[in-house]
Amino acid sequence: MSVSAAKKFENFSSWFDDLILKARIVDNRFPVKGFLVYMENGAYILDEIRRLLENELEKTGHKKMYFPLVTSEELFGKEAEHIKGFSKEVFVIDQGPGEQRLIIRPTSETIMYPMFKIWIRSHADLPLKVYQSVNVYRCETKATRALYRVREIPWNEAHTVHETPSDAERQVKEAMEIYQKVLKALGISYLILKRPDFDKFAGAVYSIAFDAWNPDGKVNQVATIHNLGRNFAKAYGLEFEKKDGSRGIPYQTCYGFGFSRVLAAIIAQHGDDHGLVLPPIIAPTQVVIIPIPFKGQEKQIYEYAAKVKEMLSQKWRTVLDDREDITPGEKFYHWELLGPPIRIEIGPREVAESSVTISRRDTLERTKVQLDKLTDKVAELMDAIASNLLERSRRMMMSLISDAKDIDEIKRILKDRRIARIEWCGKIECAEKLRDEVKGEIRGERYDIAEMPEGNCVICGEKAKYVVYVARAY
RNA sequence: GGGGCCGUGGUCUAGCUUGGCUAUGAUUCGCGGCUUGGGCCCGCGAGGUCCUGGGUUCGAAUCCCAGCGGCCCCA
Repeated sequence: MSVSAAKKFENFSSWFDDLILKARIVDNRFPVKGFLVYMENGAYILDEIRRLLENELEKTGHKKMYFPLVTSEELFGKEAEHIKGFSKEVFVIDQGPGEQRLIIRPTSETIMYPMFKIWIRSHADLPLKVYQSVNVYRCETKATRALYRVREIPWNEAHTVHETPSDAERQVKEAMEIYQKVLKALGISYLILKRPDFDKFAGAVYSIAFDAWNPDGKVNQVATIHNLGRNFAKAYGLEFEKKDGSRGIPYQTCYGFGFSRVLAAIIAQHGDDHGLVLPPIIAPTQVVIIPIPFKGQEKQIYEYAAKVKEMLSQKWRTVLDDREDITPGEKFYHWELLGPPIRIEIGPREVAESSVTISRRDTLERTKVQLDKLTDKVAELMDAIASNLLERSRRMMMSLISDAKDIDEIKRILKDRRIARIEWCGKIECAEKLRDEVKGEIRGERYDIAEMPEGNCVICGEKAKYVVYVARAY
């Protein structure tokens, strides 16, 4: 039943690097560190992920806008914590008209909020909910990694402004539901964690993050949601007139969804040693048809295959691989690498009995189906594949998490490329000691469900306040 | 931030320790043939700034230095 992915777990880096190039996702050979070329399959999937997310944002009343790529040093410097957090990793344009240097957005708070100040006059202008899907730029000093840690980051960022703290709180929940929906559609599993204070977004009151599991045990932060309180509103002078005529400072949230990291998660969580395994909803090719011509019967076989393609193209992105210089076996390997969810094989036998052989990519199981049942069967299989991927990924994530009672146990779990769940007192000294000793960090406590500590901090032994997850991270 | 390893046709790779022949092999690509239920086979052909720059040397893919890029470990 389960398909082997030995190499993926044994040597994730080379499995991944090899696969993304061969499957034409990205070419990492562009000679500037941290910048990638998205080839046709990577670009296609990225666009589909974007479409899924933007649909959800539109449904919940977010407005799409496009803001400038640059901010000024003056605007960038307004929120003290924010500048502290990002100043070391921004790209700066120091040539051009005028005398002021320009900063390329590492995220767009400092670009959007001066405009929010102009737009917002009264409570009638609130809530304000805007988003954009653009690239942001961060001059990573650490080693970059294709799709996981890049300097040109394709993402979606949404920014909202509200009258009251509880409105902002509700918005955080809405954002969480949107991201959950999209990630579920992609079959990705993750932990929703409230980051410890020392790890929150620069300028936020608190941050929550979606950490997707990865075969090498380093969690992959695919999305974050920040409650900004009034920190930025004060820095950028946002004000509004309340219903009672008095003036107030609004509350803000912002949240970001990293397309390239989500793409990495799709590849890493679902892929196996044959190649990509793509969820139907984003697969560039959903059905591939492989004819198996035999001498003397080529014509009937190709005609039959063309007819099947015609049928399925009504509903699915279907490719008929009718190249004549390559053997069917070679095509099987080729398409398994590219990951379409369903493959259809058509040879003399199928023609003779008006059937097709269907092979599903997730389990590599084959079944035969009569032509008149094909449309229904494909639809049914697509659903089955999507839910199997989600289920399989969830099971894997659960199996990666273990409770640890002391530092040695955490060490052992992380060394095993897994995720440790521990009880923690909340003191930063303990977090630092932990980080120094176990080569992993406290990623935070569950946000979507409440987990109550029952014992003592695994580091200092004092009464624990939180149940937190410890992992290595990208 | 500190340390280590690595860079050879599109891809993977031999050669480097101990400098010296036309840079090895596979794969890929193009043409032709034969095949076709999991990478078949045969023939012909194509493809190289040996990462870049500098140095040592009669001579550098090979030794030295710097840069760029990648991987791993530590903080």
